[in-house]
Amino acid sequence: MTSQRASFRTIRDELSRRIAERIWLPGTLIPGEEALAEEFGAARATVNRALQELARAGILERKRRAGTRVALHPVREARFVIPRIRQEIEGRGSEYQYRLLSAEETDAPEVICARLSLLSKSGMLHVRCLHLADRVPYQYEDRWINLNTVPDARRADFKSMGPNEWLVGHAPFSNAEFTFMAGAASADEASLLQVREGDPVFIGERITWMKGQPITLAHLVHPSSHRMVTHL
Amino acid sequence: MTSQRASFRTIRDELSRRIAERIWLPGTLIPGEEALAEEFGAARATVNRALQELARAGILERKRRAGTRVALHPVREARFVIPRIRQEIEGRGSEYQYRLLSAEETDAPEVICARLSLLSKSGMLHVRCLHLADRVPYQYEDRWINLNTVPDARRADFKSMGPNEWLVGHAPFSNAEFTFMAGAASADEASLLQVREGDPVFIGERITWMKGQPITLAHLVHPSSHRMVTHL
DNA sequence: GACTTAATTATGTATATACATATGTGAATA
DNA sequence: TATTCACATATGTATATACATAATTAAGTC
Repeated sequence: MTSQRASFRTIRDELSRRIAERIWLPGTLIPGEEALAEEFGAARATVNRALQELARAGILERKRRAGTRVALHPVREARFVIPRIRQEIEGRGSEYQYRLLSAEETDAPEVICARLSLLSKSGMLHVRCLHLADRVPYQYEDRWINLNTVPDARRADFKSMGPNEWLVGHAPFSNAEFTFMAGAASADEASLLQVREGDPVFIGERITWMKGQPITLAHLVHPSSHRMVTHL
Repeated sequence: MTSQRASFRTIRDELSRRIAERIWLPGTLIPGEEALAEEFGAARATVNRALQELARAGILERKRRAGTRVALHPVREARFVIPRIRQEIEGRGSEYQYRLLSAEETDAPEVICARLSLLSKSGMLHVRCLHLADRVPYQYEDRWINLNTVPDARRADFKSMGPNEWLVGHAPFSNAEFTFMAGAASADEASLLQVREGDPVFIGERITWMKGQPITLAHLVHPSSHRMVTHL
């Protein structure tokens, strides 16, 4: 009998503890909301909130009429912040520099169209640029922007501001896909990132949509010293 | 005046729409809970729930007395499922195979101790194994397990079951750190993963703790064809 | 027995109300 | 002017109550 003062936090943490310490094993049907409410001396709504949070975190599974049980295969998931390059670099205490390499309206190659499920290959803006931390190459960005969705990008000035920074302010997205992989530096990438051709690089690829319409595809290449870290 | 039936979902989605469509620009102070409650014909508690969800998603910032405003720098974050190798491979429709390479109780090298903030280098179990998808090498795992925290691991049989699978069932963790990076395959890794030495590899590193006590450090190496994908 | 229907039950959501808490604002004070 | 303090106010949380909804169980029907 816990005689804590009622709070969805204390309840959540206590239940969480019972699961972590295997007092309630995976698969166990735990007491109903009413029962827990009585145990903790709280209202059912308060217990409900605690349980919903744990369910959302994936450590409980709830079903009407069937009750709440400890997740058998806790689909643990971790979060990572979607990096915005300037903040990422400045957050590490480095000075951020930016260099535009090229920006031209041109037809997109087949691969890019396929990746974005585009029917027409025209009306695409191809931007290449380099992001540096304390004057050292940090990320090479190769980006395609769909001018049919974001026509304003034609008039954007990418000389002083990176395309991501511009897009954040002008074209919000509703959906995104992130891919991370390892690759070997091409000759171009190698010279820009000051590594040797064939050296391993860390690649992030990002596609964003607004209501089903593809906005942009970004190919982001880091030297292999780069680390993506996240906590749970 | 929206004449929807009250529901925290409809309210949440409508507010979300107003922000996505830039009716409320970043930084805008949006109406208070009372006002929104009246607009939607709902109770304040219902509006509160909608607002809290949006705040949690990072698109609103709320402060007592100061009100709620559209986040200026929406700290968007994406989630990725913490992969469990067997499920990951079987989920792709491939057959999973497992091969234990070595398992021995030995002193941990300096690097490992430092990474885990360990004072004593003794009482560590070093396990090396290979995970395959359809008989093709998929991931090489090099893991250190802290026997001081998980003494049962001494009696675990890693011949038929991977250490991660065993740990999931025997040693829950409260905290974890994930690192992703690119690297070049060492001679060992290359021969095990059937790539050439120096070829790029995708590396995941995972450290887990239970209440501050380090449990395990896993070094997970994939051939460069590997992709880590996540959606938002 | 197979199928349909109704009752039961645990969770899901909405609401009014009350009080807690953080934090701007402005008044009172030094 | 600067500092302190009390007050106002928007959000945060808890509660009782009511009803909705999904899913299981039991009862009824052919």
